[in-house]
Amino acid sequence: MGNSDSAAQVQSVDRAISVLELLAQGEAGITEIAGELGVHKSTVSRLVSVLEARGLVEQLGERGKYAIGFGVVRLAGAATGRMDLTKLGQPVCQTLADSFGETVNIAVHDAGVAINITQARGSAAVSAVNWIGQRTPLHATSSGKVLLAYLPADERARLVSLPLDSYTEKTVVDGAQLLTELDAVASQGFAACFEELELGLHAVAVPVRGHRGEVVAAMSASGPSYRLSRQRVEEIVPAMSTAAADLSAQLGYFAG
Amino acid sequence: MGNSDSAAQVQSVDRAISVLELLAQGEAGITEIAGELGVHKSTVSRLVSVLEARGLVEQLGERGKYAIGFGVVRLAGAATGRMDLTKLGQPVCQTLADSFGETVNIAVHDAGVAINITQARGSAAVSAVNWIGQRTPLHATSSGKVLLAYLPADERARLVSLPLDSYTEKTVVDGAQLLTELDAVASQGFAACFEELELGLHAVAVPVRGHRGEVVAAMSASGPSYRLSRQRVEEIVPAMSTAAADLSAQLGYFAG
DNA sequence: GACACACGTTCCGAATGACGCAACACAATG
DNA sequence: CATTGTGTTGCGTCATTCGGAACGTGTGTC
Repeated sequence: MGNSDSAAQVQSVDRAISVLELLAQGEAGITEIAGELGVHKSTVSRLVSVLEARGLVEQLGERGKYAIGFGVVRLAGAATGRMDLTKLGQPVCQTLADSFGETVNIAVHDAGVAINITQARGSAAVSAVNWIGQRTPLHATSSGKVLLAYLPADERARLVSLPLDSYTEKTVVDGAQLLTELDAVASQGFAACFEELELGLHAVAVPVRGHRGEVVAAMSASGPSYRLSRQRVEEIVPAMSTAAADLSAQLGYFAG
Repeated sequence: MGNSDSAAQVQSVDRAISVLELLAQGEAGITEIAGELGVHKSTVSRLVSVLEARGLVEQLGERGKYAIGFGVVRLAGAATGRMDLTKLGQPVCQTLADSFGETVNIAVHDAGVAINITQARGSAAVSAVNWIGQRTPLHATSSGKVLLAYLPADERARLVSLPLDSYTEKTVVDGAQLLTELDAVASQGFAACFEELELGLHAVAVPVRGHRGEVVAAMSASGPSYRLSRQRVEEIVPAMSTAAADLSAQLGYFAG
């Protein structure tokens, strides 16, 4: 889908987008837009009316001159936020993956699950699974625990009070126990996960902060239990915390 | 227009915008969007198809999951570019206007004319005219001359070669004479205009630079000839140049 | 393997929503 | 005042959009 050169499937939406693109090049009036697009000015008037009602188009000082509105900037925030994190995070993850030999991911919180948005594989990675875009349970992954730990208390309590699925016999599904663990995560600055999601899988994660200091993502390293032992986890945490702090700084976070 | 609570004038466009707003909160699949909007999934599929074909929506790693695309960021650039200059420039203009007692504007170049995007009035301002959004001729205004002076030579020559309108008997309409004056503007760093647009109106402008050092706007002070004499113009240029340099720095320009 | 389920895509006919036309309202100019 | 230019609104028509259903694909279970 999205590869069609043929007529747009919804012509009026296609036209509205053409209006936006025209206005992105500079403000214009209804008659001018109509001339550029080759449609009637009453059609343009209606299209612009909807776009303006929803904030995607606005009039500047001169009446009858329309320009791109702030509503577009708000929509764009979703893409730029993702791009910054993905684009800046990828080399950081790769450096760590090359250093540890394990897989390093960045995950964000969305609607009660963790979503992996970046992945870098180390040379020793035995798993071919691509985690990008995959949703994983917050309570049973190291990334998820980091994301949970730094949520506002009421939101955290709400998510933890939902029924928690068990993936292995080591999965923590007791809410009170999990909350206690999350308090420890918040104070020690990392979360570890030993075979809670999958037998033989160990992982550790640290927080990544946005420019306002809020935790926007978790960066995790994962590998098989025989390689990523509990002791090794403790050993790699400082390097991960440093890398995450670097990434946070790149995202605009100044701890000073 | 744009104040209607009633049914949207173009329902399909309104629906497409609702899709974008939903995706701005986080990625989603077709069935999920359909459920949220209360429309059939084939309708959503078609809307998303158009949005994707035009780059406003894209699929991340997981097939069937849609998110806001980079095309929205491109559209937003038109609004953010305008906002930075306007938002940061407004207090700078107001400070100058309070200091001089005259009206201070910022204008940008668009399609052969100067457009005022910011205005601050001083206490002595006698004119109630709101210049925001107004288009003024490049060759007959101080702002316009600054904008012309710093254009690439071929673009400047092209604009100057067009027929130049005369607004008063002092308006310079001879291309060669204007080019000579523009060379002087570029070397002295400001442009003055004495009754070329309107009898009794004097103005002086200085350049504002964007982060790459290019001149992106002109900041001007204007007032009646009896108050803004030629001598006073020379006196206020240093303060204006300093303020414009401040604004340029805020826009990311480092002269070093 | 078969089957069930879930998802996104595509075809189809019905109808309604979007279209262009024309009139209207408003502003600017001479 | 008349003229010109712009954006808005009402109207009838029909082309576009809609929802239903079938289809293709992927996943999970037995």
